Amino acid sequence: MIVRETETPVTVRTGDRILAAARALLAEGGVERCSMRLVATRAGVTPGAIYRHYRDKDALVDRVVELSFERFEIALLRAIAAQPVGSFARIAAMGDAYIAFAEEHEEEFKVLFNPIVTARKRLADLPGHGGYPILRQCIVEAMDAGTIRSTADPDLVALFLWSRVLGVLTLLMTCDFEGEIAFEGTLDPRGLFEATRDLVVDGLAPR
Amino acid sequence: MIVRETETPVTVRTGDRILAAARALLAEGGVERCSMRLVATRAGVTPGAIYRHYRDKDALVDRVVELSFERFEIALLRAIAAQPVGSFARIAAMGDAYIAFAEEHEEEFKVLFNPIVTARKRLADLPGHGGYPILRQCIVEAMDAGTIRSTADPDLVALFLWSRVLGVLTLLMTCDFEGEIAFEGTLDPRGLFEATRDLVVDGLAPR
DNA sequence: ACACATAGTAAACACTGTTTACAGGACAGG
DNA sequence: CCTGTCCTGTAAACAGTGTTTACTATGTGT
Repeated sequence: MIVRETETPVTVRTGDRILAAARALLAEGGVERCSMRLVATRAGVTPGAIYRHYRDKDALVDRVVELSFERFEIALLRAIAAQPVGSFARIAAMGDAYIAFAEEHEEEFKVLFNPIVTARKRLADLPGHGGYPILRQCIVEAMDAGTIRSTADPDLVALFLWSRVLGVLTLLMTCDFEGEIAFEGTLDPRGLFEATRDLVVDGLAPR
Repeated sequence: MIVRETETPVTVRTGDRILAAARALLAEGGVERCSMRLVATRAGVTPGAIYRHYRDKDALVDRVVELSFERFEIALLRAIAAQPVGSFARIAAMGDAYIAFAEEHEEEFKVLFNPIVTARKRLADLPGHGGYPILRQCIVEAMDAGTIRSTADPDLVALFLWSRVLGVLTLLMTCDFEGEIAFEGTLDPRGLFEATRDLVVDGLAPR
């Protein structure tokens, strides 16, 4: 059994070129325009060569998504860094960063949280656990500071907030409320997210 | 110009047979197993015949989705009928019905709110406007009854609640929190939805 | 220099949605 | 009756997809 110690640089480059091509094509025209032949052509290679570096298309797309999550975690950390620990602004900043990320990398985001295209992924397998620990910690800090009520389970609050952002994005990506709603202001994810923030803080019940 | 008055019954039947086949295949194996050739075979017809009744695959799937929405509206009306007007239970029942519908018709639901597979659809074009008017009316009634605070825009509350249910479903369909969260009880959409209901009612702020 | 594992290629395979040319039947009018 | 038109369904092809196979260089280790 012979084991090669030195990886030839040209190989590393092609593997990365394929990944870069896939990332670019995905961002440009979505997953439907991201065919193996197009990826191969852009990477300056034939389709078959891709399979020397990735098991199949799913594995390639998964790798692209993984890279997105890494950059997402960085964006998340940047967003909360500017806000004081324990403040609600810190939690709100995470939501804003989430929406900003989804809008900047729209096609990748569509793939990320798509029950058809992507298989159900374990959060623990994602880089940075999908940013969940950061969110959870901010919530615990806010509870300790008395910013939000500490009677609830922090995990429940985290899932509640996460599902809320995801829901706003999914709803507005799939449904057009034109002519259905008389809502002043633009009905984009950020607008709806900010406009409903008070409801989250104060609740639906009359005070 | 000759105009045919009587539609031959066999034609009507094939059109419906195609639709029924598509509906069944979609429910069984999702959109990826719902190929035109399979639909044709199950309907006892050749693939080309489908195009006499539907412009393309999107039109066929859209019709299936439309049928789903019709049954969804019925389920929605049934759910609220048992609850008193103006009560919060009436609003909660809608959320439960939403989740029940998503779980019973999982594959159809995945297609319905999928930004990649389905094109962005105008709510006004859907049968029953996607059930939105019903939700909105329940919220207005609850505001009048003093069940929920009436300082907010009912449309905002409606979108808030809708996005919340959709978010819970999307999040749990795409992410597996196994080993990440120490949450007693099963982490399914219904469980998470009910467990976080108090947060929606009372808000995150300490009382 | 020989052996061998690897990287990439060209071509095929099995599938997809869709279009085309064509055949059979049903109905209207002469 | 026959003729002509319209409609419905068929068979076959077209262009595209992801993937596999057989093969050829290439470069490395012994």
